[in-house]
Formats: sequence, structure tokens, C-alpha cells
Amino acid sequence: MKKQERQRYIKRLLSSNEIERQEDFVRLLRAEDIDVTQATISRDIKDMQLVKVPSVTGGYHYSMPVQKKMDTEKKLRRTLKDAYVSYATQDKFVLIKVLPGNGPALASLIEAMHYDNVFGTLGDDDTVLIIGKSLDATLDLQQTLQRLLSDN
Amino acid sequence: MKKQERQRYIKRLLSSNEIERQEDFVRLLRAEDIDVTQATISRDIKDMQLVKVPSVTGGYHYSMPVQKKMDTEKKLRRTLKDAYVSYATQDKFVLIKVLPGNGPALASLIEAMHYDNVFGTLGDDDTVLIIGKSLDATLDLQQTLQRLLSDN
DNA sequence: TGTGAATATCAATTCAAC
DNA sequence: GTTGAATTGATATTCACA
Repeated sequence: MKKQERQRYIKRLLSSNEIERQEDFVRLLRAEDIDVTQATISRDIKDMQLVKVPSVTGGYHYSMPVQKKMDTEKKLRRTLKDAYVSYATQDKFVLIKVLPGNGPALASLIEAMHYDNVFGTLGDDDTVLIIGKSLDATLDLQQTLQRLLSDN
Repeated sequence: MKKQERQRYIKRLLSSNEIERQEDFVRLLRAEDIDVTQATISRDIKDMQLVKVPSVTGGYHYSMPVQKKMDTEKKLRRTLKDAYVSYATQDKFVLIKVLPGNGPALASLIEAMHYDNVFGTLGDDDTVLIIGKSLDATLDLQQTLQRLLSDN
């Protein structure tokens, strides 16, 4: 089916770009040779329950559904608490050591959060490397992770 | 200041009504003798970072910001875990017994979540009474609370 | 059922006024 | 800094069709 595939692309686009308008999706999907119109994107957004969030910086951007975000964060917090060993930072990198076998799961949860200050994530057996979009972004991210670790 | 007061009303309206369009806010605020236009509501929504959520039932409704919802849920979960004693259900009611002093806090957290299946909440020193909008709603709510209690 | 083109509806912004 | 009226801009829906 075509719709499914397109919606997977849309999900991926959510992480990497600040998407302000539905037309942005149209443009970005066309760059991937997926031809759609705004009407279809509107329907996809309804399907996927994406929301248009007023961002602190003044604009708007599309984001994952609230409930899914909360669920993902719960899993992330639990995984962090269960598997966390230590972490270190350097430049735009955060390196998290975890119990063997937990790297990939943790990395994919962090990706699923679509943190907008994360450039990319990489998990091997017992290590997760997170690359921030900037030094500030990396600091923010670090604080987010610490907050998750210390519960609240 | 006028803006602040209006935004307080808007926040309250979020809980009690399924608000689908900005004009709905205008209408409901006018019923409370607060005269505004759609333009102002649009700006308030940006200010408060409210989002228009595609609901499962096919429509759309405005909802609180994701982050705040997550924060509130965390507090609610913690309070529940800390203070929970027992609970009972009858008809559309859920009655939660908590440690003395925790009733009001728990009640206000549940209200802050703006669960759409909750009709109203009432907390005294060691008891919280939640009134569901229907029998089904009350069952759903019960499950939500159990889920929160058992962590996840 | 899923889609695009056209359209209707809804939301954000501009601009003037306060 | 805040607002309403008018406007522009964006999104949801309708309608025809694959």
C-alpha cells in the first residue's frame, strides 16, 4: 500500500525537520519522489493524530501525537533507569554506557522521542552515542536525560 | 490585566468542553461576558501553546500543551503512588482513599489532566471523589488510574 | 478505499487604533 | 503591549474519479 509507506516517511520527517506547514511535507516528500498534495497530507495528519504545536521560538511545527509521546517517554525513562551505567559528554556528543544488550533499545527510544535538539543517535550493544545539533542543544539534551534518570 | 484573566477562562474551558474551533472559544467566552474575537483567541492559543488534536472519534479539539500534560501526569503518578490507600467504584463514581492531607492535591492534579471522560472531581482531606461522564467513561478512567499506579 | 483539484472553512497575521 | 476588523494564509472537506 502507498499510504502506509508515505506515512512512514512523514514520521521520519518529523524528527529531522522543523515542519511548519503541510506544504512543507509536500515539498520534502517530493524530494523523495513521493508525489502528494496538501489534501492528502491533511488526511494523513488526521490519521496519525499529529498536532501543530506553537513553538516557544514563535513559530509552529508539527509533532507526534501527545499520547504516543507520553508512552515513549515512559518507556525511555524505564529503560534508562534499568540499564543506565554512566555517561560522558564532549563537544556535541553524549555517550551513554548501558548494561549489555540495551544500547539499541535505548537509542531507538531516544530517536522515537524526536527531540528537536538531537541530530542523530547510534546504539551498539552497551553504548549509545547521541549527537546534538549544537553545543547548547547538547546541554539541553543532557539535562533532559538527567531529569528522566532522577525520575520526577 | 485582561489578557491573563481571559487565558484563565480559556484554560478552564479546555476541561469542560470539547472545543473544535477557535470560534467556539469566542462563543463560550461571550457567554461569560468576555468579549473577544477569533484573532485574539488565535494569539492566546499561540501564547499558551495549545494544540488542535485530531481526536479518535473523527473530529478535532483543542488541548493543553504536550509538555505540561507530561509534567502533570508525572506529578499525578507520583502523588498516587505516594498517597494511595484504596479505591472503590459505584455507578459513575470512583472513590479514592489517600493518606490524610493528600486529597486536595490529588483532586486538583486529576482536574489539571483535563481527562475528557471526567465530569468532575472533589477532594477532601483523605478522599477523592471522581464523577465520570458515563459508565463507560468511568471504567476507562479506572483503567487509566490503575495504569498510573502500576507505573509503566 | 485513496487521491487530486477545487473549494469551504478555519486560523494567523497585518494594520490601525488604543 | 493589546486588541478588532479585515485580510491573507493554511488546512479540512467536498466532489469526481481511479
